Amino acid sequence: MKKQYISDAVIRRLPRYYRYLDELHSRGVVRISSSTLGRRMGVTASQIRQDLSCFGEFGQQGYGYNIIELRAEIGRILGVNEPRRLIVLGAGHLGHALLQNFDFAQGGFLLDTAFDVSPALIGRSVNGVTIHALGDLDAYCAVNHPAVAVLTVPRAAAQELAERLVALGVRGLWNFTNVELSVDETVFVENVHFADSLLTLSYRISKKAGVERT
Amino acid sequence: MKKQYISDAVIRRLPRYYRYLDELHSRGVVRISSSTLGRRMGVTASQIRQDLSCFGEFGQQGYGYNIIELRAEIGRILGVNEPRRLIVLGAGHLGHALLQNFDFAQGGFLLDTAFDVSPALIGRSVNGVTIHALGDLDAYCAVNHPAVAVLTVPRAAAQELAERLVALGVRGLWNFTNVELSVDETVFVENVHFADSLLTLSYRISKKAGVERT
DNA sequence: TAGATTGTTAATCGATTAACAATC
DNA sequence: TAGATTGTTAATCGATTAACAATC
Repeated sequence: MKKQYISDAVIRRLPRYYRYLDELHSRGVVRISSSTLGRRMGVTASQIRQDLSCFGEFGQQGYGYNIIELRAEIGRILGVNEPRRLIVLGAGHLGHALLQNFDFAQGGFLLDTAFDVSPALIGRSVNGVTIHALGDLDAYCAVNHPAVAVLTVPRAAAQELAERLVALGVRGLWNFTNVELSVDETVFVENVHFADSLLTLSYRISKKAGVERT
Repeated sequence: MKKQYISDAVIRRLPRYYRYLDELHSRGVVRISSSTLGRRMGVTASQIRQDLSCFGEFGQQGYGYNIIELRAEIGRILGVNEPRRLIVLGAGHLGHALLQNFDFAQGGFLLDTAFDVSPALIGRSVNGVTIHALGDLDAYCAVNHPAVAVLTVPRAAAQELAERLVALGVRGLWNFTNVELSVDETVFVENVHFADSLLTLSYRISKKAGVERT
């Protein structure tokens, strides 16, 4: 255990380790060394040991890591054991798809309420989640104090709604709108920019003059 | 213009510049200096100039950059001017949401066909895109040679379908399944791992002992 | 015990930032 | 012209990799 400051690069690798350990576990693997794990995941053993060392000592010399234990530790680091409430803003196509497909509970998030402005959606229930009128947002937050809000609203509504949510005490925004949100810096914004993602793919497949490196 | 090899970090910033320049343009701004752009976007002027210098010289000393021109250049670098065909695999909730909401044409992608296995969906049309039976995939590819395939299928189907698409000549996979695909290294995979993204947010908002740095 | 593998320190590599001559 | 700002080289910073003593 050594660092105070954990870099973004390290944090973004943790969920991948977490996912991969889960897969190994479900295949019945009990223990693994950093070198074997690294070979399978396409990273160096050094990087895995270095990453983990930011948070503690989870292995054993001569043995490696117990998969169940390590996975649990990473889960704990990521905070999946701390129940936090989450709300979804915007139950259109994308919001609806998330409500249907995405397992929020697996990340430790409690979700029972979404919000929308459309009268056609208000009052309906999707996968156990009730859609409320956006006007009920303040009252809901006053009682339930959601930690995270998912933004799947039209871009025009995003910034204003983000500010409102921050004022209501939300600590993180999972932003699916194609907008650069500017909010108080104590609030964390995680962007899922589909367009940016697809454009990087566009760049890679486009036939440039001097392409190198696969 | 200097480099041969363009780092991933640079490539991932390009769409953001592209997007921001678009916004400035729509606000009527005609020119901008790297220092002003950097201040607004929260990056250094050096980084912007360094990034752009990988691809050419787009500015003018004493003036800065013409926004329309620079945006067009970045678009060209990203390949948005090269029409490429794209197909969507899986027209469930998420696939459907993308078909409805996402503007594939803006990235230069031609989309007219999606594929699914569900008889309830086959034959239907969503936002001008016709849903075909997965059995028609080979015939379609033989004729239309899609460059990119969007994977919005259940995780169990992902790997096998990816391999099939690669064999059919697809050059890039936009992967929304929560699976680490292993395909031929000449094919580019761009992952959109919702779960990983939410877990990083989970980490940041969780109350750790010694939190620092905002 | 001997072999294996960790956690950590040191070395290397790459990416970001700073500085500045060139020039519009 | 004088002021501003680029493109690029050099300096710095941070992240990744290598090495190895500690030890299970």
